[in-house]
Amino acid sequence: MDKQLDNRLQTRNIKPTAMRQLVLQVLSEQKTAISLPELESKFENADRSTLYRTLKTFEERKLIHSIDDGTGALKYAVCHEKCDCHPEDLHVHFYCIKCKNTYCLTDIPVPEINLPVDFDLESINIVVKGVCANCNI
Amino acid sequence: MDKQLDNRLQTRNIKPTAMRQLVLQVLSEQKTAISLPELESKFENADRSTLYRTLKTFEERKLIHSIDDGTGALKYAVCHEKCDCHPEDLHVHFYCIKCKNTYCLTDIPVPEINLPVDFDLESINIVVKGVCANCNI
DNA sequence: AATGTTTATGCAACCGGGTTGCAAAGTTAA
DNA sequence: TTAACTTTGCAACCCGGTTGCATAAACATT
Repeated sequence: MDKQLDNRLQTRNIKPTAMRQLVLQVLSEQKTAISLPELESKFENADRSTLYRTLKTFEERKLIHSIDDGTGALKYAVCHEKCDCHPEDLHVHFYCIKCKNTYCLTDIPVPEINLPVDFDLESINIVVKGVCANCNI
Repeated sequence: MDKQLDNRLQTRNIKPTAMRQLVLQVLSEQKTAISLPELESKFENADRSTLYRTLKTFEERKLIHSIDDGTGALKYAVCHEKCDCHPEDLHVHFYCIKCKNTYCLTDIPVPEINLPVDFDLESINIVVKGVCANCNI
């Protein structure tokens, strides 16, 4: 039981059940964002709806964020510690058409976008598609 | 049979069948992007797979482009006349969480994004979520 | 016009991600 | 210990997307 991960659950007001600890652990180990079906396959016998609800809870409490990379399955990745998922907190995502991985480009904040008058901004989803450095040999 | 729409099919090398003319007509009438299920409901008795394949063909030939706005259903909108769907041609999209419409903000080009070294860019999907001017009374 | 070839359409069936209702198990508070 | 609430597991479902296959339509060639 990783004390640090447990803390992250606590500070986000999520009761640290065994299941949730495991899920957070798996999520933390990923270098790229992961989908519900992928998460499912990391466990021998975990129930899909439980994992589903766990992800939803995590997302609601802003422990993780979701990325719609256009593959048909939502991807999830852990937020940075102080993230509130406000526009200033958001970053660009990159989907590699070769290895099919979705990266959080945490160093690249979403650019400012000037909406037409009377349009209110709430969030921005940016997915850049192309070939990642690993596949670009 | 609108001569202009017919021309747009021709110049994109799409044989102007009755079905395709109708679909293009409907698409052209929309002020916001439309999904396959929505398109389906605009016809009394059209086959889903035919509409599906029509959209695919249109998209392939760059007569229309698709937007993944995160609602679970791809949305489609007609491209501007000279569009090649290259990054320079792309614009920002806006999804209104109130009226659930997806707008093409054709006046707002996608901003330039500096990827990490060795990352190759192919396309960019930007969806801004918020409240649109119509809903913002 | 008759033939063969290609293309488009319609139908049915399927797939996969997401989602929900409900009952059982577990946790917490009184 | 009991009652109230939360989490989990199971089953079932929904819906958008997709495909195989047979028919129909369009096109080209003789």
